[in-house]
Amino acid sequence: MEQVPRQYSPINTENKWYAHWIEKGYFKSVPDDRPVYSMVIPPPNVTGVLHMGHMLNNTIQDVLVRRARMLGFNTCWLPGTDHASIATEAKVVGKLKSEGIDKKDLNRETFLQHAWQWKEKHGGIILEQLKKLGASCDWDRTSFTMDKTLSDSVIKVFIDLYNKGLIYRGVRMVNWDPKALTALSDEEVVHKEVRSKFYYIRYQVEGSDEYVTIATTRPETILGDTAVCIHPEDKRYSHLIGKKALVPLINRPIPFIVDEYVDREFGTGALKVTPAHDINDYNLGIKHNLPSIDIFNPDGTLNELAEIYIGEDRFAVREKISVELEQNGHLVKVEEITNNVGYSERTDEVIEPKLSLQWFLKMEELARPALEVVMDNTISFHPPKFKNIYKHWMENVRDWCISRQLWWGHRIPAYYLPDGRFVVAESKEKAVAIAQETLGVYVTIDELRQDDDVLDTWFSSWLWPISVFDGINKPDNPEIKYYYPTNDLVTAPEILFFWVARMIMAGLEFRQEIPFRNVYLHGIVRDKQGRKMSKSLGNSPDPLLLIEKYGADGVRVGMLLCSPAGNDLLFDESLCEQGRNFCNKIWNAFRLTKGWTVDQSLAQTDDSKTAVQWFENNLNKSIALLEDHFAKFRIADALMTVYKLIWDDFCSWYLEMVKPAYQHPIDSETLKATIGFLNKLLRVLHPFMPFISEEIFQHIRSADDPESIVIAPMPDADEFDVTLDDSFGFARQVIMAIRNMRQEKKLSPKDPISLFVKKNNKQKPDTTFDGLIQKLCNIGQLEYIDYKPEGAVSIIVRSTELHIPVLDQIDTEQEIKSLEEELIYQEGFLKSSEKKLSNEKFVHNAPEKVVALEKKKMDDALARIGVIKEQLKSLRGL
RNA sequence: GGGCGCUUAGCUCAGUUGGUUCAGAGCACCUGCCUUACAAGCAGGGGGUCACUAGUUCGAAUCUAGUAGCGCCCA
Repeated sequence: MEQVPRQYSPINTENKWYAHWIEKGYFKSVPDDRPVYSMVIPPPNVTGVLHMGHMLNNTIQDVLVRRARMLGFNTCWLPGTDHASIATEAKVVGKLKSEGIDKKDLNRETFLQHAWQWKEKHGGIILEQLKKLGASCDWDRTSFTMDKTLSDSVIKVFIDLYNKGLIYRGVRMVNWDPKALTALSDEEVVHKEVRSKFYYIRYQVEGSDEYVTIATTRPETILGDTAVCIHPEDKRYSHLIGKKALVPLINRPIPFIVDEYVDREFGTGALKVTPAHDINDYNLGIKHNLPSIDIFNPDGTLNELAEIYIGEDRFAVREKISVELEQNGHLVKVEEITNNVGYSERTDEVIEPKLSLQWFLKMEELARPALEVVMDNTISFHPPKFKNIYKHWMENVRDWCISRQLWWGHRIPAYYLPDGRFVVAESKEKAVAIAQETLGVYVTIDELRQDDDVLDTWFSSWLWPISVFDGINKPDNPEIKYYYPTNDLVTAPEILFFWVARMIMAGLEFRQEIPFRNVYLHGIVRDKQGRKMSKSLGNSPDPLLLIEKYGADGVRVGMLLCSPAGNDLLFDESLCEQGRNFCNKIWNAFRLTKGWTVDQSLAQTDDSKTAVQWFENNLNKSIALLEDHFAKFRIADALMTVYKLIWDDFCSWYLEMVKPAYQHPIDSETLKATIGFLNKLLRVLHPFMPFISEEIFQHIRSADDPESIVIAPMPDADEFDVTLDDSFGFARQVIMAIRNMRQEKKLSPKDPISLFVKKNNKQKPDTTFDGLIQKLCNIGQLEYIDYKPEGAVSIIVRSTELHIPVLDQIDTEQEIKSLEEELIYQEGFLKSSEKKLSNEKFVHNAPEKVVALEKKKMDDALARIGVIKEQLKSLRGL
């Protein structure tokens, strides 16, 4: 006993068992005859380090995977990272800068060498961190989106879609990130509400002294104006039709155009039109055949077309131009307004809408079937409320801008001929051949120039569930056939469109099959005050420090306890503390059983036998409940079921029932049953708390058990006896009532008491738990009687009277008062019950079962009222 | 501006097809206990007009409509 410490210490245990599991290869999967359970990790950014969101995401996955493994599935949880074009390139550029190297001075090849070096050195730290959490991934399958097979898949898919006519190149208004110097997809733009200034600027009407005032939040863009637009029915401006306005400062004449697009109420009702720098203006420009004047360089500074402020940053120009406009009498006024501004998801730079030549993927055809499989529940979303959001997006989907002006990533396999035309091919060699075949042009390899851009990272992640099993390059290989479609996907709703929707499209397009059957969407981890955890706020705990402090098991419990599906979770470190305390509780239950000595000659008492039967029964009930929770992806509820099963049912009730008196031995039968229960409990616990369950399992496992709990079968739910359960339910009420009475009467638990039980309503005593009631309440004498004893405290449980003789004066007044209160409640209850039953409509319309129950409720109430009245009578008669 | 969702105990949340004594759980709180497994613990206890209003129904936390507040997605 001395060897087992009073407190569980996770640190050594966790490293020891993780190493053991890896050594034994328990997480490895190879296709075989068993049913399969597969899942792919949402690949974290290769530059990333573990944050609380990953902790939650991977804990949930690990729970599902470990459970599936114990249920006998051939389980494959495939880990990996994605190459994160923008983020990684930014990191590498930053690193080079600190070494005095400018990216501009490097060629593509040299830069990529640096990038790969960086990736080898710093990439994938996060995967190592996941091991601390206990993640049971098949590490031999670790994938990276720029691995050879995955890269080949991306290129192959690009060519395929191009040949199907789904990929095209075109000039469009795109979201330009002037910091990362690349286009972004619509999904990568975050709209934020900000306080802005609304500048009222007057333009002179050409050839007159008249002025027209427009309003804008972006005065610098007037330099790119090519029209002023007014509403056709706006009488204030109708005389201007056919005239021109002069752009202030540069005096460029621009026409007045007329369009119903203008909101007469907003601003001044006259709208400046800058087709190169606003999506709505762009559309107006096309409609009215306006020229586009792009006044910005890619980095957000002004170019020669702006005529003034050339080379200066857009925000600096905004300040300066407002001053200059004022000096020249063009600035009428400035108002404060709140408007929405787009920011780059990655760099947080203000997005510049910009016309540019980019590659696009047509989405309409891909989206239709991908919407269908979700709406008809071929793929289930948990919770289902996300179906609506998904539907809305899919029905309004726009073409996907897939090119990025970066080097780190999959380079677009388009090759330009000297004449400007291009062909799409896997390699330059093939491109030469295709150029000859399809265009009839003879070019040499050296004359071809490959497109400089790379593909959006999501253009590789959307293939992830397929490409990791090499299902694009080798569509019939045994791995893809065995593991695809995967079972469950666990991710955050934030990337429902970025990733989940596109994986569904890719799965249907390239394998004619969904990529997964269930999508479990968990919330965002926030701090206690509901703020998103972020580095800048400094409100995110370091997950590895948390693990050090509370143990991986404790942190896992902490995460899961606050994670009902779909809700954001307000993380509080005290939840990890609760997890750690739970570990300690289990540990001490184990210590207790380990400390028992066996007396082989000792026969099992009837009480112990009852306790064993009851717990067995209760265990079956809980396992069934657990299965139900898992079937509905209610992981937090599942954990709570196990928590209560162990803490309340096993520790507080069962162990107290069978516990021998201090330094007394236990009989072998009861010990065997108890260890058997502990064994089963550890198994149901294992998916949630892998480390402590393994540690204790190793101490108690028998010769028939597997070598590790990781591969031990999950216990099944056996038959459940409702009568026994109900019988305990009554005993439990009795026990709690007596304990309550003891506390109220300030009776020490050490002093034995007597209990006289009077059954009423012609009920027969159920003595199943009597011995245990005596044990748990320290009752010397228990007797059934049919009279009301003198000098006893009385308690009513259901319609049974419990009388306990006490030495103290009984406070008659107090007794009467509480009985009267109880009587009022019961009579009120009876009244409502009677009312229901006398209502013919109720009796006719309600199901028989409900009516019968109501009848029983009424009878019970009547019985109780009778008992209470009897007691009151005798108390008052004293 | 368009769409979706939420509001239940001090906090975080369950509550299935309207029907058990249905108003629940965990934490927090209060009271008493260092009772030889565990004070990271044990035993007991209090606490809610189910946001509001109206309706449907024999019956509403649950269904319908409106109101207020909050959140998310999209533009």
